[in-house]
Amino acid sequence: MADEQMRSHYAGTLTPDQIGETVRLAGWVDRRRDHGGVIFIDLRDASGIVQAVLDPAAFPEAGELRMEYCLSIEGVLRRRPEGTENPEMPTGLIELGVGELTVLAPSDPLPFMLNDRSEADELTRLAYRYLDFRRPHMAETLRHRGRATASMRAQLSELGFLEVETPTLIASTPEGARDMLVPSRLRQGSFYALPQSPQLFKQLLMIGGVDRYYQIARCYRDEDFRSDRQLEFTQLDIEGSFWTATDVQDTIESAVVAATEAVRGLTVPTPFERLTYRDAMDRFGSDKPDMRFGMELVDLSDVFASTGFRGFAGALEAGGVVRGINAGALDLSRSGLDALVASAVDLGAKGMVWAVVEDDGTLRSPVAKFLSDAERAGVTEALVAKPGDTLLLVADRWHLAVEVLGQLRLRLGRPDGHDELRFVWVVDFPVFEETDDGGLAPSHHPFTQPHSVDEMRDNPREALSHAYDLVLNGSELGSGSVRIHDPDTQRQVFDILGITPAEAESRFGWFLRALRFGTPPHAGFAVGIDRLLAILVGADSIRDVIPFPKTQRGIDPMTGSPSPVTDEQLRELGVDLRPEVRLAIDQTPDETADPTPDPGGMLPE
RNA sequence: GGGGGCGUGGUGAAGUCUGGAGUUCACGCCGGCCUGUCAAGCCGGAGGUCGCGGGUUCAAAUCCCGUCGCUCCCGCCA
Repeated sequence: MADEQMRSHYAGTLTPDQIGETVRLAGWVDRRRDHGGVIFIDLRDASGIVQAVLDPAAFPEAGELRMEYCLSIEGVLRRRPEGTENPEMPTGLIELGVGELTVLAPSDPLPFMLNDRSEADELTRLAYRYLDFRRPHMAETLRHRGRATASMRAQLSELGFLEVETPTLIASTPEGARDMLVPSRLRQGSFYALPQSPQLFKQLLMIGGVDRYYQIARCYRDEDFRSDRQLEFTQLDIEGSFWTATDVQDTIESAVVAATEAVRGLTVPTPFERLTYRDAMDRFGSDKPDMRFGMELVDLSDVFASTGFRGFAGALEAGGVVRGINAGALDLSRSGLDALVASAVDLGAKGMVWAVVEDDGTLRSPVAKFLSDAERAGVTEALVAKPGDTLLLVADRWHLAVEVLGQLRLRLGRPDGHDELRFVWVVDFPVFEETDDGGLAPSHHPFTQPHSVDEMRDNPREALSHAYDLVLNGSELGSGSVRIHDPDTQRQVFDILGITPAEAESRFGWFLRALRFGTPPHAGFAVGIDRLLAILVGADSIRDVIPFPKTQRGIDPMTGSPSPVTDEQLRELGVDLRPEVRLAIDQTPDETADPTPDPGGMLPE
């Protein structure tokens, strides 16, 4: 067998044109149908499935075949007998009359069924991810991902971008997310960090004259998991010199369009819509607005400018706003409406007012009696309310009011699924955002170019930056910015952030030094490939588009990682475990790498 | 760190609210029959600490407490 050709064709590519040809296939038993005098095997390979027909008189061993046995078969391709064609199958007109059968490898009974009709528990699927990949849906997802990244590479290569690899063992710069750390053996007591992004390295490439860089880069953030967050994730990372924000956005659009074509087979229109951060917050109550539906926030501050209703008057006097949404025909009971108010309070609002438009156009609301005729009419008009509509009003500080309504808007109006794709750029983010203790933190990262250095210095809380996010269907796909290329601006940003020159030197000295050697103006972006793919293929979680993801506690149920290491390994690294940690490990029962019991008891004796 | 959902033969589900014999359905597994099926069919069979521990009760998959695992969300994620 070793020197023979193992296969001549792919099963799924066979057509009636090849009837009469002798073909050799290799693949797996997808289904077996043993009729006693004739045995049908659906043979599956990476391309698809074709039916093979075996005569048990010629192949006594055929009765032993079970699902997922790996086979090589040879035979003559023939038309199926009249009346036995299967129109559901791409190869349903033909079948292979088997003349030679070799079992390349038998298979144990399966821990779960590999069809797409029912889905096994995700933990089991992850413990046997290689079997999961044999399911048509997962196989298709892997192909989608491969095609998407290939198309993005092709597009950027076409545009003259150079793929450059940046290191994954770098210095820890404790900013933002928690770093994943790797102890150094050669320099005991020191640690590498895994990159949260290639940010500073790609900027160094610009300083180095690379001009146009991209990389499909693995990034690491040691924070808690979500359905759209893993410890390690993949970004399409780009950077260009002598670039404006628009140049970056055009390039990212072309790459994202290429990926969408590769996966969905459709071309989304460009340029993508653009919203300023301020407009996004004002109209949708979110910096990642879902543009697939309306229910926009409406400013009602003018309507209530001289209101006698204390709840609103107080908020307005304190410099706040009144905002509302028309949630449409919710048809909620009194307790359902009260539950909405409770969820608004959970989101941080001091309260919320609901009003239902009656058939005669009047408002039914707990506060209706406090409102003037003009106010009631003004609300109805501003929210374009018609009978049956439920209106929700929040009066509070601007940020809180719009965010609370933005959350309720999503809860009440967000479509299921992702058939429609609505990309939007959110631009002109503030340079800084307020922290809980009233200080300032970078809104994106501290290397983002402000619109105006003077404005930033004079009014840091209001100053805008050349930072922008790409949003798809309400999910943040990535962010980017024009970078600071001049050391003085960089110094002033650090100054406003309260980072002393000494601190800046110790954390980023190597980078600040580089900025002093004729740094070109440059800009860039990073797209989260996992999130993009999840939406494009309609997955609920990025785990479905990551080949080998981890569970919410950071475990790989197949390999058992992370796992304790030997004392010898720790000694070499100069690392010791804290006594209580060592005690906890010693008391933990030895978990095997495979948490799923072998399907024993069903195996033949 | 906080809140919610789930955990039942190898797999998927029902049973849990309203306690009464490990009951049911489908797939898979084992044995048998069967020459045109394609989720093949028919007959027979095996397979269980109802995640784990404790409590209430004459009696617990079911109610209560705790715990572990998976998951969703908040915090966190420059």
